[in-house]
Amino acid sequence: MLLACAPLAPIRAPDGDAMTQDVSEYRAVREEKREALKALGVNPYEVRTPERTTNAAIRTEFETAEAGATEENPAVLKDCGIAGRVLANRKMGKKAIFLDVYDGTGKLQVYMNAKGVGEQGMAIHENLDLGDFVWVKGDVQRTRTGEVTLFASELRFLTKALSVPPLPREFTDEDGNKKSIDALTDPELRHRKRYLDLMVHGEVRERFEQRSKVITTIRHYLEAQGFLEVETPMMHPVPGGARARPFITHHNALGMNLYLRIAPELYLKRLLVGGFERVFEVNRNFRNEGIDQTHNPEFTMLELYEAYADYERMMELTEGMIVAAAKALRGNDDLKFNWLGHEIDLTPPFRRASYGDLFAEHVGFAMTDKDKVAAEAKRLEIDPKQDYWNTVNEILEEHVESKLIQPTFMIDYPTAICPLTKSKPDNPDIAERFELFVAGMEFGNAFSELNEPVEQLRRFVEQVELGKASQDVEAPKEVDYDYVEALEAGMPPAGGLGVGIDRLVMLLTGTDSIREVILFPQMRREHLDQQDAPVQRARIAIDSVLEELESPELRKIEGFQQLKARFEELVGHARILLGSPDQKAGTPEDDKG
RNA sequence: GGAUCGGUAGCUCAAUUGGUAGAGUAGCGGCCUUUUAAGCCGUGGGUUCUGGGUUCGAGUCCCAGCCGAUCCA
Repeated sequence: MLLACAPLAPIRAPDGDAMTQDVSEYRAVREEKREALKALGVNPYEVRTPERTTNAAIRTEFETAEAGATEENPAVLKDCGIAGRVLANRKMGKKAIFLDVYDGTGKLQVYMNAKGVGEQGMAIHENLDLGDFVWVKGDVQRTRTGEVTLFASELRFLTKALSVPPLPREFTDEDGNKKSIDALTDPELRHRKRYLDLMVHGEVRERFEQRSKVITTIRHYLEAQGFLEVETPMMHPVPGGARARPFITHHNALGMNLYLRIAPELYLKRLLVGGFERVFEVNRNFRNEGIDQTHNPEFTMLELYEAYADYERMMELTEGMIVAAAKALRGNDDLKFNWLGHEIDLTPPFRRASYGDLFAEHVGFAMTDKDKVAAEAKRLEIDPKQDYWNTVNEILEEHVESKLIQPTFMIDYPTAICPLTKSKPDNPDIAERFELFVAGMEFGNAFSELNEPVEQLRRFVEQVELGKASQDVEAPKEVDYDYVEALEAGMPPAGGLGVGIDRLVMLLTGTDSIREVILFPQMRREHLDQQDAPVQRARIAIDSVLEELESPELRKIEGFQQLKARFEELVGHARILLGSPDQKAGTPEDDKG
């Protein structure tokens, strides 16, 4: 169960029936203050903010003014206006008040007394809580204790916060030591209520600023080389370009299922056919897989394609981009990063080692040794229906990937597991593909792109057949004929590259969980009625199947009407068992406006 | 998917073999005219994640469920 971090009652659903809890004392106090502000003629949710300067600008300007100041004539900045969130409120006696006001650029202390802000200002302060937003005007000087401070001549209220910000608490332990306790440590709360996490943890804000910097740097790096940024569909009629389970959705007007993309690859390559020679896209892919420290169902991927290039060029580009991002983030040329207990050295060139050599080195026999591969497959309980090269690949994933700590390009894959890759000119069994591994994790994937339509079609069909035989859930179910048709129009020789941005940000920021570099990582929804959760899930499952039955494609299948009738009968029974024979399945949460 | 750990006041955490649920901090009230954790006095605050069970008695033990965290395949 999720405990409300901020001390307010759960937000009431519009229909209001689900929640019966009392509004907490904390919230009630703040609501009273909100009403008191209105009585003073103050709008607790002001529309306009008067003219303001950022706290950082004030600090810089003041320090400049100080450079020319003397003891007799100390520096003063006249009539500065600032706006921000109040995160500290120290009352010294009845009349002297210190506020810490934070804006996006940091903190500025404000000193306030009745002489400065008048009775109205003091009355506003009476109704001020931590977390509220204010606008303050006054002269900036240093206090006796040396802190740059705005001495308020006017206080205006901007926004009331009804919940308490989870600020760190200070206390003194038994030994008299002063300690600070972080009031927001629970990862679940930090991720679900990221706004609070950002509000009170400067280092979290900084990490997401760094993430933005990494992406911006890569974008500029590619643009400088003539790459064009494009956007291709996120909803695909046929999922392709990677080996993964897709999310399925349904388009009502088209009457067809669509798949959230697992990779943009096949669309980006259509652009090469169209004549763009260097394209890239940085955006989300969706894969219907488990969630753990390095996997989120939606993740950000950079994919780029360059005409007349090959995988050698892709390796250089990969190194160049990663180094550029690292330097931009660090602000210097130090390319050593501590991550997951390893010291990673990003100095190029990265190691290049062939798939076959790495297999032999770490597994202990050649990947072509069929007897030993079979024995190892049996030991690892790999699906015996899996074909030979997929089996080899599973063995490699088991033994090799985790050993590749320093950046390593694993190159020259068996052609059989690379349906989109061109073979080496002198060896049809080896494909010009590489994957980049760092700290045992896949960071990138690239090839010399296959552009022969007939061969592409043959491999697509083969993949679908192999998938059917092994019942591999990740195998493609359908051939993308539209893509093959695009290749028939002629695609120039090209190199293509994909880089996982989330993991790159993890490496560069020294973060050990992907959830810490994604603002809103995917989490299980909270259930209002825990006991009812399995029933709710069953209802949702039933409804989603019923919706699929409405698909016109299904209706064309012979015998479908009988199947549907039988299913609806079963649904009727199920609904009675679930205790909701008439109403449409759904959860209380679904009823929110 | 499996294993382990966790969920107690707004927050961070205690609570002996099963025996009146506490502390700090935050909140509220009072005193104090330049602080850097301000200080002092007083005071309210609990469905111990949920539902069952065992027991004279359950935060604690048992069963089931919910939500996480970590590790493993």
